[in-house]
Amino acid sequence: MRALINLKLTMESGQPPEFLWNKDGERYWRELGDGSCCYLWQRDEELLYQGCTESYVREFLRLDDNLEEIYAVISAEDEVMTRAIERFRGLRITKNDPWETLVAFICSINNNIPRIRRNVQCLLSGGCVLPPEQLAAADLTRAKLGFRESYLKATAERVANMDFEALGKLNYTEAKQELMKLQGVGEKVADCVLLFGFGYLEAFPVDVWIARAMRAYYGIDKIKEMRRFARERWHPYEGYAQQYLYMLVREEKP
DNA sequence: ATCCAGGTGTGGG
DNA sequence: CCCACACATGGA
Repeated sequence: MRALINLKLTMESGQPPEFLWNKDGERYWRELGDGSCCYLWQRDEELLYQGCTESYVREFLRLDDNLEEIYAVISAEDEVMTRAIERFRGLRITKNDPWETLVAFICSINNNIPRIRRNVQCLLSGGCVLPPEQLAAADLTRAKLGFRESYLKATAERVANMDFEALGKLNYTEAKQELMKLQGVGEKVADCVLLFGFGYLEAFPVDVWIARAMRAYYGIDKIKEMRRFARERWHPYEGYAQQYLYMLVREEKP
């Protein structure tokens, strides 16, 4: 399959695949719910896959997003975003399972990427995150989640008793409000779940790196104003802008 | 030893 | 609304 994408950038950019997928040489892989294995790799502009359908790949990597159009919108009158796009051309936002995304980003709280991955890997069974009911009942000591364990337990309990997937039918603001009722879900985690789990491209997660970027590149230092600025400048693709900004600021460390 | 990591909950001005 | 602080864990 042919598409504008840089698979390595996409799979290793702090998105859920970084915590949920494995790498074997050039090939990325993970187990699916039915116990089968999905492989993804790229060679000479060609995107290759095995063990899963093309439509699965298209949805997971959001290949139907028109990157050129998105680039045009978010780089307009914006030198910083223009530079980020030149540097990270082909980086895409991924569409992951909402529950797995929620678990991963609760684990991400005040944590670093290598350890988030280790934490999440301890919560897997058959390659997938334990479903809410099982996670709520499981002994998580071995995962060494620290203070996040109680958040995860409470949230698993709550999600087990609600229609979690139905949040994806609400509009962005309503869905975010509902998510933030869960333990361990503040604005940042909610936005990550909405962006990477439910596919709301208007979500703009502000973590320490994005805050640093907004200060250094745009002279903004209040979090609330960062979100307002992002919406004004990059709507409806705040999520893409955020991912390119995140990669840029981590590389440049301004 | 001290600081930091894709923050949140809580308490106080 | 804003800010300070605690919160486990482990690597630098």
